[in-house]
Amino acid sequence: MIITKQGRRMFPFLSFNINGLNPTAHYNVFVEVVLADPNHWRFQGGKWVTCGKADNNMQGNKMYVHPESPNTGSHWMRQEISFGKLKLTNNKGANNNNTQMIVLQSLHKYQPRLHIVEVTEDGVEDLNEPSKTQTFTFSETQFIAVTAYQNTDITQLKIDHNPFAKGFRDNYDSCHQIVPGGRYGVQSFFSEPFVNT
Amino acid sequence: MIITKQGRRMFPFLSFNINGLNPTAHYNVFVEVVLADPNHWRFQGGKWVTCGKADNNMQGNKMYVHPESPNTGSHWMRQEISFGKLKLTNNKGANNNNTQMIVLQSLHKYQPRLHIVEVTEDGVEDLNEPSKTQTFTFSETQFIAVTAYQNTDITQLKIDHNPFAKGFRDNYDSCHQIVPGGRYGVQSFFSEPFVNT
DNA sequence: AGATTACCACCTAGGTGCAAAGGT
DNA sequence: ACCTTTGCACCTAGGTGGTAATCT
Repeated sequence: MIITKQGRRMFPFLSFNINGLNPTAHYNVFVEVVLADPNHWRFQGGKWVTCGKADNNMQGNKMYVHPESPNTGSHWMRQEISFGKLKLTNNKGANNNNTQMIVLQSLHKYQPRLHIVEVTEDGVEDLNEPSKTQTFTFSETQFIAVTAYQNTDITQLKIDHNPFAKGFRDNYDSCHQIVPGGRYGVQSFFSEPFVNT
Repeated sequence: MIITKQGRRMFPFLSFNINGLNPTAHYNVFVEVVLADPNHWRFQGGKWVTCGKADNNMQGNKMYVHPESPNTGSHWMRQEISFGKLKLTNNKGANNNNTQMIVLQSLHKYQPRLHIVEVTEDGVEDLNEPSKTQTFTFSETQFIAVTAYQNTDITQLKIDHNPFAKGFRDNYDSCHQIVPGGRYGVQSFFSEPFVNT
């Protein structure tokens, strides 16, 4: 995924189907992005190879709360939950301007995680009930953050499927696929086909 | 103001400065649009004249809750509260599609009102405390709803100040003014100069 | 006849990858 | 050398009033 100073949307974006919640209970739903491994990566000879250790003490926001939070279980289960406006940045000074962006470091591999937290009716987490938090991880959504594309296959994937990149297409192929996964009553989708990194 | 089937934004849009709230209490802030008088209006001989009685039993949503609701007093007082995305429609069947539009009837005169309702922490109104609702009315924000412009002065005002109508301008004049009013610690603004109807 | 609708050219607003320029 | 930033042409998405067709 591309990261920029001003923030860049993830594409394909994360999308989830949720069920098994209490329809009348309230939940916050958010995505967190954590380091997927302890390595620094580089693209060499047409492949991603590890290259030293990751900077693990990077500071910066790693959470993106779904804009419909807080909401009822019924709401979250009604239809697929998409994170199409989630933005990634390498600007540690971001998030001063009210916009909630996830701060990452280039050439590191990341793992998005979905968190579903039951909250009280006022949208506040009950700290006495840690069991009310559920976290879901789908390894097929891992990616390496970059400031410029390295792997031309990834570039072509974006051009082929991101509507905002239509200007770079040779032949437009309207085929859409989804990459399903899931357990615990949650299904994960990328909005478009995606091969990690 | 123009009303359409799909919904049309108000322009100039309503904007308010609020103070005197409890910074830590929670409030819903919303605009309601009510009939300003009991008349049906028509534009004749370059002037608006009354023409029969208003349809007072019109059904349809008249509320637009500010998208940042519910929120704290501190939040509402921090900066001007704008209703730039509020949409007006004549389609009674609207609001089935999740979008919250205000349903009006053409050739009737309307009065927007600002409501500030203190709510419990979970965003629910306390029905045992009716005194926790405050309503503010500013007569300078009255307007007549139309499906096509009648008064060319109004048309020119929109063209001159609405950025989306720039294509119809002869000379662009970047002058901006505000129409202040207010009492009870609330100030009302139109985003642009505006003369009723 | 007068009011409403549908369609249009023309804008604002902002999301793309690219290529050149700038950093380290 | 390699990574990052900037400016750009090209898109999507959607808000304007004008105009002609349509409705009542």
